[in-house]
Amino acid sequence: MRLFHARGYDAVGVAELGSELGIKPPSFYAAFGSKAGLFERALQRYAAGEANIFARARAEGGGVAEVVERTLLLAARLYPERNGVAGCLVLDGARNSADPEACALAEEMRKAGVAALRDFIAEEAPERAGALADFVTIAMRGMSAAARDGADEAALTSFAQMASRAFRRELAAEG
Amino acid sequence: MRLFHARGYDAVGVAELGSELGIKPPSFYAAFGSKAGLFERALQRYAAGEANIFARARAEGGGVAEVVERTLLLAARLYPERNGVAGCLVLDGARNSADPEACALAEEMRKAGVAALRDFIAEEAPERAGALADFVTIAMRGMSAAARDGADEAALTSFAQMASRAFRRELAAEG
DNA sequence: GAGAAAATATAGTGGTCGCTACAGAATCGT
DNA sequence: ACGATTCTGTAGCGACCACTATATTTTCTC
Repeated sequence: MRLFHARGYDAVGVAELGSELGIKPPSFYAAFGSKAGLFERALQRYAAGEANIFARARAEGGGVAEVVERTLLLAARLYPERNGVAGCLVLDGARNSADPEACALAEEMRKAGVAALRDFIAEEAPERAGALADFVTIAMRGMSAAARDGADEAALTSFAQMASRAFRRELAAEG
Repeated sequence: MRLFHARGYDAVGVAELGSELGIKPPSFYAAFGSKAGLFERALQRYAAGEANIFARARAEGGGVAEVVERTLLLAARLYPERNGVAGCLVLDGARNSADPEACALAEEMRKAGVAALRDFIAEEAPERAGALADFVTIAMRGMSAAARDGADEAALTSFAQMASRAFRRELAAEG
């Protein structure tokens, strides 16, 4: 998971994954079936843990504006490079990958994430939930990409604050 | 350039580039020196043409808010997938690439872009030019990534409008 | 038209990719 | 303790990678 997150799906080989896990190729394929199989497990583990920013922000309660603000600020804290890992595995782990299976796995997870966000926003703004959820997810993609390009926490937090204010205003405005 | 843009630096091979250009490997290396050499030329051609959104938006005149709004809206029009090509070559062409030379070339070009934007914004808001330029470039990264994930022009335009409004408000607000 | 020079294609360099056949070692049931 | 079964390590599969040495063709010069 760490290797996929740090360098992207295509750039890390099965041999390296095996040596990281302390196993050799045959055991690797017995355990995961394929490289994409391990990637799927890594994605699931990632989404089930502390990297599921939206779930964490939502758990603290509050209205849509508060949860979205916490989500963006949490991303700003979590995305900057740490130990060679930056950004979001789901958003950028399979970007530019030549493997359609890996791309499909990541896309499926992105779709699930934006759907959950949209449903949550729809509780307060059913008409514009789609556009507002898109706003947040596109902003997150920008933060993930910027973090992978070397942006630090200060820059991402500044962006997250502006985006939060924007979201709050768009939510308050009548469609 | 089209191939790099469509699939990313690593996912396209020299043989394919050669057959696209109608030349064989030796001629390819005689002309460009290396795969990264062609990538550099592609980046330059890309930035010199209609893809340099900021230059186009700036050419039409107006204040900082107007130019930024035009930049974002232009990105929303240009980024959605067309003939297999989506997003921005500079922002995403070398993402997750294992080749440090390609990454360095793209990063250099990104830095030049954000510097130009920052200097332009500084004409009206010298104090906050850095943060405001970061806001725009992170938003652009989000739009490019979203386009590569399949977002259509309507979704990107909606985002661009919200981001433009946000930028206008942040610019008007006193730091 | 003959000879030199440039540009081309053929073929192949070592290396890595995801993945697997096979053999030896460890484990288990009895 | 022994035979069967599961597992793991070694080695290698074909395919592709960026890249290049050699040979051939083409293009000039005269």
